[in-house]
Amino acid sequence: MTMTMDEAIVRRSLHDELVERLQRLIIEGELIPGEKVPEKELCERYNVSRTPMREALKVLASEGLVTLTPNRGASVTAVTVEDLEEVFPVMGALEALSGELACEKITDAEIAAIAKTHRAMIAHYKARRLPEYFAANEAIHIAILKAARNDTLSAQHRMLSARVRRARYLANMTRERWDKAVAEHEDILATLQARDGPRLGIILKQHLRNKLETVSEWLQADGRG
Amino acid sequence: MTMTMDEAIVRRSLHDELVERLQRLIIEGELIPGEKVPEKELCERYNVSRTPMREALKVLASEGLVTLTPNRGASVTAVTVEDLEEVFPVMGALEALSGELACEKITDAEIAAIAKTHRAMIAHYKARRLPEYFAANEAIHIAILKAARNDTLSAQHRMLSARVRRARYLANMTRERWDKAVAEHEDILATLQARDGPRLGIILKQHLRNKLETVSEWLQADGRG
DNA sequence: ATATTTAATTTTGCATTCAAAATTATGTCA
DNA sequence: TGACATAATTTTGAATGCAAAATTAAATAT
Repeated sequence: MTMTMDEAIVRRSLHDELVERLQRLIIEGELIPGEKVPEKELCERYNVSRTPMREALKVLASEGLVTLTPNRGASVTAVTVEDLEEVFPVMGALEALSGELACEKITDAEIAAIAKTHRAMIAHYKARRLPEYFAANEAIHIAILKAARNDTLSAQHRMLSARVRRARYLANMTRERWDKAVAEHEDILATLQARDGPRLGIILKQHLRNKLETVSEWLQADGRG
Repeated sequence: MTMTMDEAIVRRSLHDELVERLQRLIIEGELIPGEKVPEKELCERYNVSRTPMREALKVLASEGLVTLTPNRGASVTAVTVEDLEEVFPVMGALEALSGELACEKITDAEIAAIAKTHRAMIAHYKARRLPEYFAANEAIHIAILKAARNDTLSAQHRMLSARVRRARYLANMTRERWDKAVAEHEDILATLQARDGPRLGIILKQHLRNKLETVSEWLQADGRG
């Protein structure tokens, strides 16, 4: 009786699986911004026909990750500085909202979990482990989003986040910026613990604005990765 | 023969055209929330094969307008009070942002155009022409969004808006609520003319909160339309 | 050689087909 | 009659097929 055997079997459609895989390919940079998506190649690689692949591309297009040109197929949307300047204010508004809502609804246990991740992040920062730092960083923002208890908000944020994640990941921070980001995160945690929603909203927005500057500077300098 | 929007499709990519048509069918209530989307029937009606129709449904699903259940096809996502309470805060944040950005960037000509639409709206209000009032109302909000010069913001807003537009349209306001909405719009226009971004943001957010209450009350009373 | 056509090839968009799953209809028996 | 099983039908997901458009290669003329 106490068997965990009766959970619904998770059946995923191919296109759904493909949406996720293609997203990863784009974020991880295997599919290069500006380049066209090699439909046939990907079909062979994942051993699927063109039908689900094309369905997936349509979805990615509606999310802005890919650009469809009539009779010319799909290409990976290139992230320009202008794009970032469009996306970040919107993400900022969403993050601010997530902060406000989270403060209203977050449990002590969730705050404790975030605090733990925060400490891990600080350790990575001190040891200059950038990838691990990034992972912890992202985990914190996702945890706050989750605490806001609003799937619509999470979904919108995830969509925008996907569009800029690669740029954000590639842009390496200067020492000062990194210090500043960490300081802001201390502030975020403290404000979350105080459950000061309005203030958390403002801080998160400012925090994101700083990220934008980092990425923006990098994009203007090195350009594409 | 009644010549409506049922004519065979003329140009551009089929799936793209279909996305738009299906959206309208959902908003206008021909496709009923909770009911499943009659794929075959729609294919015959628009004279297309299932391939582009299914592509369109995938896109609508990613926008939350329809729900895909594995091996069971698509159904129109039903808007519940809980959904509204999720969607409105997000829309509120986006509208607030649109107000802030619009005040920074709007031209005098655009303000004049909005003022004109506003006056027309007031006339419809006084004459109790609800549909015309709604159209003018929506035009104003779209104009503000446009003045914000942020396509990402517009796109996100449009997506969420589509999800609740039908409910918003059907929910008929009480006299008091309508009076209040109009008063708020006077305020919106004045603040826009003064180009007070932060204040406009706050007003727009509050304005939307009132709309939510209207729709929410209606949903709880009459329920589905 | 270098443009400019023209032909061959690939890619794209969509229709069609097919197998598996779900739904409905039919039949069986208590 | 009605609960259950089984067969027929429809619907769904995905592969394949095919014509039009786009791209590349080859051929011709300058």
